[in-house]
Amino acid sequence: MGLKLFNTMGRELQEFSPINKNEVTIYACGPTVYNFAHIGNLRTYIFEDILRRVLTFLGYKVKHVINITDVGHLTDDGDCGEDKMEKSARETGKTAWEIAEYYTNAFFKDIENLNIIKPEIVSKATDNIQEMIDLIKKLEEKGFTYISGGNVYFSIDKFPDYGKLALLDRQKLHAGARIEIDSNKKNPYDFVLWFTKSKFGNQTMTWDSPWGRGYPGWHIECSAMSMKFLGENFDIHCGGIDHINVHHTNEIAQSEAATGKKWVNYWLHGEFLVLNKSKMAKSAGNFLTLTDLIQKGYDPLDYRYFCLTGHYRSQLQFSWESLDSARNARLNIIEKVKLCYEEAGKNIPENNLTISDNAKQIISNFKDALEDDLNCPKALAVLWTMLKDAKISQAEKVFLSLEFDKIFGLSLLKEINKESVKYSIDDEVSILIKEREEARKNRDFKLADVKRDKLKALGIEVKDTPNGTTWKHI
RNA sequence: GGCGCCGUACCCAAGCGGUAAGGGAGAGGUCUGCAAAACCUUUAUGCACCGGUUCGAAUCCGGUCGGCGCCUCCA
Repeated sequence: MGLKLFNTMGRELQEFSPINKNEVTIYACGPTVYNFAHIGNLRTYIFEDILRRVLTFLGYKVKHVINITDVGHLTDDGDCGEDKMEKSARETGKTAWEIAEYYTNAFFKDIENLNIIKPEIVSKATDNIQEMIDLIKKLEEKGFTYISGGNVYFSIDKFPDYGKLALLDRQKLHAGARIEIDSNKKNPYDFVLWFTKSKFGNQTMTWDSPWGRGYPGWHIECSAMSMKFLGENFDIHCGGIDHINVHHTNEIAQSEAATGKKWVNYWLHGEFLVLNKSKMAKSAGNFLTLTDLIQKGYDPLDYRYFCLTGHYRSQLQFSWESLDSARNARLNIIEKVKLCYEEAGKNIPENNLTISDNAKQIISNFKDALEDDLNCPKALAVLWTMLKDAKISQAEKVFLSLEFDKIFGLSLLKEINKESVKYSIDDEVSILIKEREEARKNRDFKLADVKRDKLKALGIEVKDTPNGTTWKHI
């Protein structure tokens, strides 16, 4: 049936058709590395990971670019704030460069923990300053800019289509309803391309430019970097839903003003993770990081599974109860698949040519779900139904699960191959287990239960399965 | 003030005009010394509420109530 994606530009489900038949180009807005990513941020990266996995599953080659914002992103509204990096540096006594490096590494660690495939290109804003300057020069030559109060501004009134993505009707916007209006601006919605003046002094990350020593505005970096790596017209641009109104709207204005042509074909936006009835936000202080989850004993993949249970365009309610249910579900899948794997003698089909028609039909259902605007909850339902389907052999169940895991990214193959740890003779635990087995053999169940309780006190849970006694840490 | 989205069982959540997917939690059963696992059964005549359109509505239209987001920090 073909992949259908909801394009924010036009607000409709559209048949996906890439510019180049064989390679899909994606640009996704990356983190601003002044703090840890919170799990709401991470939800968006998981959604983008699913997107690229689905494209790969459907046979496309993917070129996925993500930026690291390490300069130019201000703390406050209206281009009057302080650079987030500089603020964090000032508060911690470190340099902005140290802050950037620290949180960039933390971000990579999160990505790895969540089994997110690392984009083909990860590029720092500070490595692309010249490209940004060149782009601003181009805009200047074409008459889209003006200089005021030391800063270079983009004049949105020169760009007739401004606000098309966000459906902004500028007449009805309340400029300054919430923020301080920058009096240097001709139009309150103009935005800064290059700063040389900030009311916060001591900016340490600065570069020479035709307009004086300074630093780039936030929006220009995404335009410059995406075009550098993907060309002046590419397939998909992703980001959080909160970027529609300002960031992406401004990116479009800059990019299309500079090239005079259409820039991005499909705009995909991930919805928010909601905590305590409001969106998770660093500025509001109500946020959790992956590390918080790990410290509470969750596996990062529990969170990944949790994200899969909701559609990327719907708000998802976070609660510990929901996360528990995701964890249990994930562990159940592993258990089920592992059991099938063992019963099938670890022999699974090599490819989908050798599987039954029933299994082929299930793959088709799975594909249909994902082609329907990346409907992961539906795809998960296909997995669950398949695992309970008596018409599918154990070996095929393993094969299909692993096939589906190419999208879900739950590391199933690794999980089912985890051997139960063999105990050695001199181990306290192993002695107790042996004694318990001995007691059971002698039908002295009272003694057996005493041993079981002792093991439990040591953090070991034993289970008697048809294949013998197994144990695990609890 | 403007714009957008949402309200489905105890919890999470699909569904987008044809008679309520899936998971978690709970309950009952088979099996097992007991647990556990596995398997089976079970939990919304109902989708915020009120009208309307239709042979047929959770799905479309209008209204009401409640919630969320955006309107230059935000994924």
